[in-house]
Amino acid sequence: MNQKQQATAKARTAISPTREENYAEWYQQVIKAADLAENSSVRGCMVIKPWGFAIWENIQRVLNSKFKATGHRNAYFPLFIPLSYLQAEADHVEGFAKECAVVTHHRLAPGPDGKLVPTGELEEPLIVRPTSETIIGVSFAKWVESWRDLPLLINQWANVVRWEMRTRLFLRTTEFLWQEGHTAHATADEAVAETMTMLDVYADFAENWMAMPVIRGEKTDGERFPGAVDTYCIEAMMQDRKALQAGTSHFLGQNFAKSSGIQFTAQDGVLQHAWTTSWGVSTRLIGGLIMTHADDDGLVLPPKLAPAHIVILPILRDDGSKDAVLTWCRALKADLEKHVYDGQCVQVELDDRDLRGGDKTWQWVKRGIPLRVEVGPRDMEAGVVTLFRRDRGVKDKQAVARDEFVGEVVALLDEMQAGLLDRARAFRSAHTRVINTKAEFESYFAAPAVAEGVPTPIHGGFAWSHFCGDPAVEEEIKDALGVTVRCIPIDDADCPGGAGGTPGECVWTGRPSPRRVVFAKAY
RNA sequence: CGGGGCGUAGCUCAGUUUGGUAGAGCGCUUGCUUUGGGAGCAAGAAGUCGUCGGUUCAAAUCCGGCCGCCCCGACCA
Repeated sequence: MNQKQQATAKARTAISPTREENYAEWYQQVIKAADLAENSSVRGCMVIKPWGFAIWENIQRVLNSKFKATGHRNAYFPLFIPLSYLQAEADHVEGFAKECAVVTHHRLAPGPDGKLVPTGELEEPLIVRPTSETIIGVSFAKWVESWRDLPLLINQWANVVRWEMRTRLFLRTTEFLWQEGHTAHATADEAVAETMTMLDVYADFAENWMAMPVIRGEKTDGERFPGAVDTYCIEAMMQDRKALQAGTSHFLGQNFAKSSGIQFTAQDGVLQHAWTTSWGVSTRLIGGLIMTHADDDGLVLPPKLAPAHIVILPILRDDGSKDAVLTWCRALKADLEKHVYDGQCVQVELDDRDLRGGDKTWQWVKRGIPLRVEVGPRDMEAGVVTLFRRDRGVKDKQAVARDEFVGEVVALLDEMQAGLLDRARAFRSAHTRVINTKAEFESYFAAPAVAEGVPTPIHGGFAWSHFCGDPAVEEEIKDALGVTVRCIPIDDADCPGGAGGTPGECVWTGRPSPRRVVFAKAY
């Protein structure tokens, strides 16, 4: 390899284009290279491939245990919702009517040209659930009679369909997987407390499992869930500095209880409506995971959610050492798997496929596995493994004594997990600003001018600014800059200087504002 | 639903203007060489050119209908 080739090789990234060159395309390429998912032949719907689905299974496993630990139980409700159910809650209809898949027939029959055509029209159309408040409400109405039946704490893991105009793998697909919690309570206070508890569960999960720092906050009137009294959310910053709503928790007041007839007799004998909540996260989290940690060489997985923590890559040569190396690697795998990490055995892949070493290495790099260890005859003789960490350079290796590696593997995974969160936090603070003037606000968010066809460079970030709360003003800002209020933060620890909670003047209108909110461009 | 574009091998695309019997690169299979690393050489498999119809001796190419997808806008976990 001559010098020129070396220079090229050094500059080469596994993912092309890079984040800097074209962020949106980079995102697609990471998913492809990591073998997470692909577009299906069905418009807007994705196929989640085994590596991607294994991440989802880990998300499910952790969240499910958190839901159980907070007193919730799983149940399952129908995919189809009679049209009249959706209609019961006025705001809810308005919010979802435009994106519903509707089932109008229940049979197929050959048409005049031999092609199958729908027949057997339904008396009442069914919609494919875009969310299940209404259908679950009907069950809740039957289940709840007395104050003794409350609180009713239910979660469902399901798929839902929202007929979106434009879709992107994981971030917005027509069909997606999620969990939706639905609870009913005797008092407003209790329902509000539930709403906040689950918001905290999400925030804890995002930060301590996904290593994705989030801002907990309340949505403005304009961004509230259709039918909710208050919508709370967690908002994360992606590497293009845009915000991703990663989870929501809604206090629904008595709106759905009234439309579904969820009533109970209180201790004082008075019949009243229950107070309900709903909360959910979806496969969108995987999009967030990608855009928080992945780099120009592909996916980077936080160890706690990685389908496998370590891959062992045996260096198999035709000099008679092959069997000995494989045996040594199998023993190493077995010893590593004796350790427990985050409540599970350490997950180890031994990749003995008959592939070129470089191919294998790069496949695992792109898939984001936290640790790679190479074991060749020389390592084996010296009793070491050659260790590579995904949070460091691809070529950045160190020789570690085998037993030392086995003994410290859990600590190493913990260190990487913590390191990813720190890195993401540092990124977010580097692109977060307190902004007090309209001029600065505009220049912060203005997209740099570029030639036609060239992707807009990464710009902007999070702005902590005062806002008067007028939905018309929020709309005006959105039209002018493509920026929205991501949330009204609950705590101000993440506000530069910490002074988010003091009153001031709206950055756009100068009108009085009770506190700062977080503005950003959003997914 | 408005405005643009595209359907040719598993993938990315050339070929269409000027009809003449199907191409490239990557990937895949096999062999040899190489290899503590996404290598080289050689051979091979693989496409009724989206679909239906028309014009023609002859259609991927020209004409018409239909279907599907992508991009830009409004909508969005």
